[in-house]
Amino acid sequence: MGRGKIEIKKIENPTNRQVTYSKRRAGIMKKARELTVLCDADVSLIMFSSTGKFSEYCSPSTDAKKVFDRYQQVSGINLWSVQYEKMQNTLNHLKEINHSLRREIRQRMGDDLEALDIKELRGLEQNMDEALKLVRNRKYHVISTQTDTYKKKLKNSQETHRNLLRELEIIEDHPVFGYIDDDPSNYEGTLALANGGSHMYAFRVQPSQPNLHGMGFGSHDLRLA
Amino acid sequence: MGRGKIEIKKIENPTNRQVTYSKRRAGIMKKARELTVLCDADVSLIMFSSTGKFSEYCSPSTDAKKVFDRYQQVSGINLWSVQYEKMQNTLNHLKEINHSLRREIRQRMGDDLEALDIKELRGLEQNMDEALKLVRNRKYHVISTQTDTYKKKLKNSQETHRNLLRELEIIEDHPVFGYIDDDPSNYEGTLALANGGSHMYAFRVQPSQPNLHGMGFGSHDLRLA
DNA sequence: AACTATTAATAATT
DNA sequence: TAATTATTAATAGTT
Repeated sequence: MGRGKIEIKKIENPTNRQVTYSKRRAGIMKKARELTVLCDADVSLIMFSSTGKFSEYCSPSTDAKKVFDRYQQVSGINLWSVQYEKMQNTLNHLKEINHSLRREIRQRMGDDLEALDIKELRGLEQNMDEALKLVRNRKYHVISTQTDTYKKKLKNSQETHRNLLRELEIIEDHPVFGYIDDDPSNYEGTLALANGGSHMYAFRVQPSQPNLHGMGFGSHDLRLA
Repeated sequence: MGRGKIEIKKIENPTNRQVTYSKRRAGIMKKARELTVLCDADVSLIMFSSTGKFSEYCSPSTDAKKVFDRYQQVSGINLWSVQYEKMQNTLNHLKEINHSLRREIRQRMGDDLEALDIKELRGLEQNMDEALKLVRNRKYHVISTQTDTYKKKLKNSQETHRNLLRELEIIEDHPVFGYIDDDPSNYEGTLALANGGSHMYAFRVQPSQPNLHGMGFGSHDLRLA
């Protein structure tokens, strides 16, 4: 359809090629538009020229994304399957790990023990026993550190107080206060509070309950995410 | 281009519409192919007829996915960012949960206790103490159940044995075996094994070690996934 | 970018 | 449903 028939093969002259591209692009777009209107079809036409110039036609009733989604469904070609499947696998893997981590925590809380055989129970018991010792040691360490700090602060404050008194004596030439608490025996008091004060926390275990389900020391929801 | 000019508007007669769709679809596909070859262009043409029938043309040098990827880059329209970001968020969320679950387990193994304050330490200690009791109870329960089962089996076997002996007596008219172990005192033996035999498991805690790091009763790698 | 001779596409018909 | 054909539409080469 022109002044002469042409062979369908690449136009080597770049200028000619570009001109033909422009003309035929307009033509095919018109065809696409007509097809859409005449036949009530959904059409997506995407073109890149040899120079990389991008052109697009899409039926007004839809958009490129919708066409692509539909394309995936119909063609069975999953356009982003590689990425998607990778993520899906990672996700499922994480969920599984999560699941067994939660199970381990539940078991370490005395729940879900039915699934364990005698070997595993013995292992768990011993591990928890040793761990409990470590936690106790750490607690005592923290308490004694706190106590030391407190004692130092107290000493400091007493020093300051004494100095103030001395200043007063110098200025007013007579003492005002006679009593100073110099007894550093606060370790026992703090310790008693540490052992006896646990009724104030939400994770307190009620002795009447058969297990610790849902009463973790931490705040994780132990259902599967 | 036909026996008469037609107006570009929807063809109401479904048969006619379908016929026209088929003809024009072939035409536009030919155009697309020609554009590809003549002008060295990349073309993607996707069509859905009004009845939902799917047709596609794509330049042989590329494929639909590549065209769509390029389309995204050029058009700035992000086709799957929504789903992708959602998954990414879910993934990160799961990773976080995982991380804190692992931390909790480490703490329940006596490790990573530095981050806990005195309140939390007290809570953890109490919780572990109660949980340990539950694990012990469960262990004793399993052991006694096993012992009961064993006793029953033994009794059964003795019964069978006695019957066999009686049969022998009847057949040969003289006794062969005189000794039968009738002492069902195996509970203690099993228990001793349960408490003393833990050196045979990999998770055995060495007293010389300062903590239980990496020696979980379970087999989870506690590094972040 | 506009023109036009010519080919290609296709609407109506068979 | 598929082939034919009269007619219009597209466009290659030209200006």
